[in-house]
Amino acid sequence: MTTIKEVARRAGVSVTTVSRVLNHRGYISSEMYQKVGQAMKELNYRPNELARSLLRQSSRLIGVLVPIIDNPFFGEVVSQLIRVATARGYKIILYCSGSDPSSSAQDYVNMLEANQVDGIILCLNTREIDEKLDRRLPVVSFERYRLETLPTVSCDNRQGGELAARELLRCGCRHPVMAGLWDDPWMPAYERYTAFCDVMRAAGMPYGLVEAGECGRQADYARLARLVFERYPQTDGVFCTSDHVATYILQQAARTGRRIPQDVKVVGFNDNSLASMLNPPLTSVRQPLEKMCEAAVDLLIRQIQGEEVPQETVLPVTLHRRESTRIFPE
Amino acid sequence: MTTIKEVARRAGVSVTTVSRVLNHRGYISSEMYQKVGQAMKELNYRPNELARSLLRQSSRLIGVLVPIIDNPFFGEVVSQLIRVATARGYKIILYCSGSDPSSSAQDYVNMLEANQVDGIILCLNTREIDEKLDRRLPVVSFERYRLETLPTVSCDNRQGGELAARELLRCGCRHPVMAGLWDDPWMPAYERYTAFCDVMRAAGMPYGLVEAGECGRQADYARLARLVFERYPQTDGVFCTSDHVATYILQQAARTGRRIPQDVKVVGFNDNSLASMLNPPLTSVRQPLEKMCEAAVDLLIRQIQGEEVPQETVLPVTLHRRESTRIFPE
DNA sequence: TTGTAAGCGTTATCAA
DNA sequence: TTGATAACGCTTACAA
Repeated sequence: MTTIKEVARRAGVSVTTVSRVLNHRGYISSEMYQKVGQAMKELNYRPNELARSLLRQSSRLIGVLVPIIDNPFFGEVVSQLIRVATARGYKIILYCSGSDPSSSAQDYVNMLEANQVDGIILCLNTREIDEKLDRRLPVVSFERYRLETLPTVSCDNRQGGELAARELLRCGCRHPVMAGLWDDPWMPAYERYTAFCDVMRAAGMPYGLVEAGECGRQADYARLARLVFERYPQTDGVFCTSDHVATYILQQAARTGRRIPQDVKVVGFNDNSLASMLNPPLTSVRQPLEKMCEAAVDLLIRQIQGEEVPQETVLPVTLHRRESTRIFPE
Repeated sequence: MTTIKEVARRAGVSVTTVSRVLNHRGYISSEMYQKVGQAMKELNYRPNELARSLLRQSSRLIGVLVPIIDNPFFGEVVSQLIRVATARGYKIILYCSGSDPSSSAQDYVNMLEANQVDGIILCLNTREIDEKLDRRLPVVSFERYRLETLPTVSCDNRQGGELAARELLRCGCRHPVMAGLWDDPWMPAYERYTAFCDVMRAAGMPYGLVEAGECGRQADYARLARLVFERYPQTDGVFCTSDHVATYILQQAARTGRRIPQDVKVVGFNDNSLASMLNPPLTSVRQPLEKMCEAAVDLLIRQIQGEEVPQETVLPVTLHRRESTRIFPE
């Protein structure tokens, strides 16, 4: 690695001058500028960010903690976070708790702090981590709920639940069922659930519920899907807490000879790349992931710069209609 | 942030002693060990990895370059790379070229080198980057082909193409078609393509080909899928270069009233989480991603440690049969 | 067995 | 307008 010293020697100047050229700071004659620039180019010099970070007491590094990543939802989240962070001059160091079951939440925080991250974006469902956090470090909680102590970015899950419920009503469903995982009130899905129930109740429409928690701790969605149609054989509309859950519902419907959308309408949640790939393409509530990630990074950077930031940032969702809720003229 | 000095002051010893305790190096009395350990705990001390890296001239950081990540394939690749790297004491810094179209391949390499990564894992399809690499930095190329200069890890794409072709023959297909993207001989899909053709030719079976390159540079898979059934209306078996392409084939089949697997068999490639989620579940050639990622990290670390490593590492694939190639008794 | 001091590659302060 | 020098937090010869 070429260092600033070698550049200085080559250009016949002091390291200070090189540093000035590098950072466009202070007074510099254009002659120096030339000479130093030349030397930097010849040696293919790139300043050592480690050394800079050490001095600056800031690494421009954001730690991102996700449970898994080989999943369209978190995949897109990470993708967007990288995009926004990069654009703002920050790098992302990524940890994936699911990749490494031996480590505790505490271990991750330790690793991130040891690596001098300037802040952390938490996409983790665990609450255990919250107490462990060294609160001198800025943190943003992403699409998790009501962490009294942490600034949170989420989509409007209540609105999403309402949109989904109304979509099933609009399709004329008489036996709507909600299926998925919402056993923890701290999960965003919990709001989708309460909103769904509220809309159905207000409409005087009886509804069914199948919660994945009933299917063993390791949410067994295949079992969940079977349960939906066993328990509610006459159901004609299913709202799934995620597009992922919807894939199982679509498969189980096919297996039990139900046609979608003729016999059963299905609405998902997330509207990531998966939704339009399914067969039939899935109507889904779209989370504004780009905007959510922009907000998360922005909130974090503002904290890093010492600003106060709002406790809750909630962004609106929209319904994207596809084949799975097409109404058939009868 | 607590520094080593504060720990030293608190314990009433020199920083050297603290450093020794920290690294379990050199001679140390158990009394010191006690005292220092105590102080570290009280101050919740964690050594600054930035400073360590600077001194050690090695950051224990691996740069990973992927085109996109919100996609089951690269999502799983990144997930596995993180798992393996973490287990071996390395961190991952992730760049995603698709997140940031304004940057060139050169920019990424610059950023990674500036951040003092110890090595780079390239999952990028671009070849342009190869010449730009500072070849003092260890690099591994992941599932890309024949980079004469770079150690490469890939799955046995030729074997995969053969397995897929034979599966269609086994199902009794008389009008097999291969569909997808393989216009660049440097892409792994190109080997799948030549292998497919070889098997079909050897079996004396005429076959069709639809290449996504024909559908505009921005591979329009929806258009590709339409083309498959327009050009080969009587096709009864399609091999797709990826599971992603297969999703479009499945949708288009449904739209044109073809039943799968009764009328048309479909075989994909990758066998990531998507394959089993589709409707119907997709028969696919499974890439051993865990093993490939282990090999990639291992090869990189061995290079970092100054070892010579083999030029090519090729891992075997397997066929996973699912509903999309079920044979119906007729 | 412990401590002093130099140095990793930068930037900031101050003097020239 | 430029250059010495100290400092960031850590490890490691070398000295004590």
